[in-house]
Amino acid sequence: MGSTPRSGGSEQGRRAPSRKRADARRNEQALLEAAAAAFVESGVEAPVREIADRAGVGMGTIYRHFPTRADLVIAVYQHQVEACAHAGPTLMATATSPYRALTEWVELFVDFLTTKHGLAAALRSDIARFQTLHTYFLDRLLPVCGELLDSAAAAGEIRTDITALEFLRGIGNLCIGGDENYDARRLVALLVAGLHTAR
Amino acid sequence: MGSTPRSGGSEQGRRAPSRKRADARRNEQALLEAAAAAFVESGVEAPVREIADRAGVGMGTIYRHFPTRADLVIAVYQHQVEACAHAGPTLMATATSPYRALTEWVELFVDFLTTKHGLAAALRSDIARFQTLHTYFLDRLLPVCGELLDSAAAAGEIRTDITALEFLRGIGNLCIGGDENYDARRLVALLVAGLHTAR
Amino acid sequence: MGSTPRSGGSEQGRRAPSRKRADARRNEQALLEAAAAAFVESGVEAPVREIADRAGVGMGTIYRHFPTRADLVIAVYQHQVEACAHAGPTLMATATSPYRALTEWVELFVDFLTTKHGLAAALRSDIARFQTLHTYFLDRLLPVCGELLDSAAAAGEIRTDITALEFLRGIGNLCIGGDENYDARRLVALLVAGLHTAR
Amino acid sequence: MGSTPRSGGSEQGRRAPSRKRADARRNEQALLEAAAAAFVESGVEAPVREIADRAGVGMGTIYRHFPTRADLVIAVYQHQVEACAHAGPTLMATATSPYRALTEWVELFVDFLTTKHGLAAALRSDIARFQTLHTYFLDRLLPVCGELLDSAAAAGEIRTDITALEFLRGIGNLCIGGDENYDARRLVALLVAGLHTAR
DNA sequence: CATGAATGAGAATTCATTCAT
DNA sequence: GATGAATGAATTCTCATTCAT
Repeated sequence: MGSTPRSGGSEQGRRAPSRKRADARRNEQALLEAAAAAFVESGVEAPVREIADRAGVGMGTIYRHFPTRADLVIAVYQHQVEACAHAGPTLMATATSPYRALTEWVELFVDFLTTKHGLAAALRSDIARFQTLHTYFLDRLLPVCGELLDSAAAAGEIRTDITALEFLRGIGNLCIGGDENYDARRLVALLVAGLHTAR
Repeated sequence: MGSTPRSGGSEQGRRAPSRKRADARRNEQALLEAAAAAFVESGVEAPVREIADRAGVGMGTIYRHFPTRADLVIAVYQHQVEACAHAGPTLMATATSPYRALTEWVELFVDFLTTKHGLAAALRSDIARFQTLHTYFLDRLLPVCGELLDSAAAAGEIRTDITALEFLRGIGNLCIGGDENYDARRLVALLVAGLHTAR
Repeated sequence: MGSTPRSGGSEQGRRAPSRKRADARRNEQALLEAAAAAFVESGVEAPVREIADRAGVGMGTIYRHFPTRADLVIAVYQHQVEACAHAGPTLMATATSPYRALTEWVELFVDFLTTKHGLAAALRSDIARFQTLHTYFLDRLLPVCGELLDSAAAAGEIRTDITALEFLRGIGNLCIGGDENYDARRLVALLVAGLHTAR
Repeated sequence: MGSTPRSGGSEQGRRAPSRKRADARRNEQALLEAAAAAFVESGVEAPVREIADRAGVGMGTIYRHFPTRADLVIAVYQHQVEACAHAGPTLMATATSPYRALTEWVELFVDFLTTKHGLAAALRSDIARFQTLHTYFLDRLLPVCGELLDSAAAAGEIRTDITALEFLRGIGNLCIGGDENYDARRLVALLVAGLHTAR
């Protein structure tokens, strides 16, 4: 979270090519956070003005940085997807078993989705509008999830009749909604348990 | 239920109490079909005009038959929910085991949801507008599902740490979306498998 | 009220030119009463369906009897205006003074208006739609009111600088609205008092 | 009031805090004038689009400036109500008698109402929607009118059996409508004359 | 570059009026 | 003649998007 993989904090130090660039980046960051919050509360179709107000900028600024809504949505989730993607290899290296690594990664993913679940709505949107988001999402997470599944499968710990894509989408769907009567974690745990091979 | 005012199916035989009713009934049927289709494509918030156009009627006709959107949504799903509710006891009586009955009922339910999955969207809508639908839905299916779960639990075939409500909602969520890369049946099967007690 | 000046109840007895005529007249009467009531509650623009429902007839029946709304409005008030018109000469003949006759007639008129005050709204409506009503209204009441004013003026009891038309409209306006904080009678009384010549 | 955020009238002199405000203010003014005109012709329920068209702006602009219809109605009449309220004390100080002050204030009030008489319609509207308007109106004028009446009453010049509220409403009603055959001024004068105690 | 005022298309809802039965 | 189902125009309100400042 907040990990910007490529630059290590030297931004303040350099003579920006243009002073404006720093402001713009600050605005962009504020917008991403505002949009993330708005998406949680109102879904990915949250009114532009609401996002602008949360970010403390004008609506025009949103359009400058993110010409289409898809651009904004992608930017918002890219960040979190990135964090999730990075967690995969780490868990595979540290967990006591492939299945355990899978379980823990899924928990991370669910934690992410349940707090930012506008994502689920965005992902299942069949509109071309969100195709880019969908694509990016899968580009980053599918390989990670695939490796976790493959490892566990190779260890004979899980069934092999499900694809990583289907698995991810199932988890995503289970994370939609949620209140005192619905705990996505519990249901996803059931799903993962169902994957476990009987001994 | 509610639309056959006075008699039990002998309508074709008698001199219709009012000829007009025939037209109205035809329209109502057309509306239900149009709405079902619209819900699948656009969700339960599909524009009134779209539904009216699909049904080939004016918008006012929708309001005459279904004063609120909840009325329409309920009417659309009522038949299928009813069928599902009736299937529970039947399966419990005929299946080879409680767990098997549960499995088969869930399959029926999933078949229903995957074709009319706008339902899922409606059910997770937190808007007061759909409270009635939600209530009806639970009134009919929760007891049935609860009994199936109880029977299987009593037979020691499934875990007992999940409520019927949560289970139903989980299934509902898994049924959202679906294409060549996503088979809700497979995922729900996984969920049910996860419920199965290890031997 | 209810006075049908020209026929004295012999309707039941005669072989109606057509049986339907009796039904139709009954419907018309029901409609007039229903409309009067509806106008009181919702004004002269009360929904057609409301009036039809109150009268226990279909909407089409209204249109048959009163092709335009103006026709209905006129018919409704004609009745009461008639009663008011008749009261003028009577009061002039029986009251103890012309001014007293005027006062009492105004009280009758106000009683009428305050209960059926949709009339005021109709009368001040500048639309051509209600021109006919306006005309009829004045045709019947203006002469009566004029005579009452003339008599009182001739007796030197009132000022002469106001026309009957203006006076009537003033009364009509004062009768618009009315609740615990507004008693049209009291205000009209003030108006009439203002008309009284100081001795 | 409320639209001059920070300073007391020195705006012309300073570098405008925001140039945009000028346009907005111009639009607001245009809207007030358009609404006033529309109210006179069609009453305070004049269609939003009509007002927008008259003002030469989009409908959204109305909602930006005046979120509810009550806001618009109040804004339209506020200025005139304010002027009327201020006139009360002035007249009491300068008129030759309390009754004379009352008479002159009423004339002012009537002048106002007869030009903007949509107000009367608004005030007698029992809809909750106009509660705010009603409240504002009474907050400003009732005390003024009350003092005028009290002074005249204290001087023994008028009757005491009428409340300021009833009196105001009566005047308001008399100001509804008006053409060559109806002069509200004359009728209100009659009302005020009726209030005068006989000597 | 940023702002936020303005625009106007889109959706819901109500009701007068028509017309098939 | 009577009925009431159906129609669709009228109206309100919301927001994405543009653009003047």
